[in-house]
This record gives sequence, structure tokens and C-alpha cells, in this order.
Amino acid sequence: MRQLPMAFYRRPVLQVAPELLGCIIVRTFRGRTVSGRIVEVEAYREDDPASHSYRGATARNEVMFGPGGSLYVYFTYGMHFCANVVTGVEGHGEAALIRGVEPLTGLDLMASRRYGRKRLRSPADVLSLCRGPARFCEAFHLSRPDNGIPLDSPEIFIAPLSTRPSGGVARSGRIGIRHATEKRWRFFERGSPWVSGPRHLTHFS
DNA sequence: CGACCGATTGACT
DNA sequence: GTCAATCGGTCGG
Repeated sequence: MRQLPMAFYRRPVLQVAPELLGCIIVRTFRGRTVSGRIVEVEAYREDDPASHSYRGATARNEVMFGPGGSLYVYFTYGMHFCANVVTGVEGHGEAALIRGVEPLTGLDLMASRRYGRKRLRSPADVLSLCRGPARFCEAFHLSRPDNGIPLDSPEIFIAPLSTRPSGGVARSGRIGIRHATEKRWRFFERGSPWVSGPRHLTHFS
């Protein structure tokens, strides 16, 4: 499967983030593969009070300051992981948070990671497999060891968009932040059931 | 050090 | 709608 070239990521995050919509993210762990279509992302930038990179590089966020094309995975709320596509050139602390993915292959494996032995019980369970940044990480088995992994590795890569977002690309304010709430840096496929957040923000823009 | 709190989720009124 | 869970990053003293 064709992969996005590293040059794709090494551009400004506000350019890269919307272009990630419709792309396929493929994850292989211990020989088992899951994949899905990216439908929702948020941009974070160094001059942005809501961004982890706002106060400069630290041990935690240093991956954000590296060259675009790797994964920034962080631990939050004492129990969840979130994954970002690092963008821009070396020295710019920016990344796109993956917030929503439409599952394509490996749904059984995703379900066992998300729900354990219970697996899939209802249509609502399928909808929640990787809707939301922490749910996506759980379904794709992304956590601490995956911080900094290059996005052209066999373990994880992103392929160019399969189908263009059918409802078009919409944008809104970002979810769950306290600062810079006026910035409309959340990009999503309008109308997609795999997009997270309150419903009035899934058709907005 | 100690205190605060988060780019979230799931359970529950 | 409300709220607790749970812990490491960050900052002030």
C-alpha cells in the first residue's frame, strides 16, 4: 500500500491537518493489522496557548519539535493516551491530533482491545470503536512506546486518501480545551457518524 | 518537594 | 445533564 511521503508532513499544520481527512491509517502490532479512515483532526501549534508546545520543548513534548512525519503520543487524565501526527519542519512544535477514525479492517481486534471479551454487542459499540482520541489509541494499540515512531514504519503508516470526504471538510473550535477556544482548528468530515464531540459540532461549519 | 489539573471517557441522576 | 477515575507533567515555594 502506498504511503504518504515525508514531505507531506513537513508543511504547516493548518495545511496538513485538513488533508489528513480521508487518508487511511494502518497499524500492525504482533502481526495483526487494523486500519481506518481519518475523519476528524485538530491542529496544535507553538504560538497556540492550547498546545502542549506553547511553553517550549520538554521531555514530554519534544517529539512535537522534531521534523514532521512521526507520531506524538501522550498520556492524559491518568488513564488515556492520545496520538498526534507531527507536522512542520524541525524546530516547530506543531502536530495534528487524531480525534476520529472510521474503522475499515480488523474490527474484531479493535473490539477486543476496547471491550475485552464482551466484544461487539450493539451498533453503538461499533460507532465507539475509534470515535474520540483516546478510543482511537486503544483500538489501534497506541501508547507510551509508540511516542516518536516514524509514520513510514511497518508498525504504522498513513496512505493517501481513499475516498474524498463525502460531505466535504467542515471546521469548528477544538474540543476539551480552555485556552484559545476562538481558534477554529478542528477539521472533520461533515456528517460522518465516526466524528466525535457533541452533535451540534458534527455538522457545524 | 506539594499542589494543581488535563487535547477524556464511562457510569449514573 | 453531572461527576469520579487516576497519575504524570508542570510550576511555585
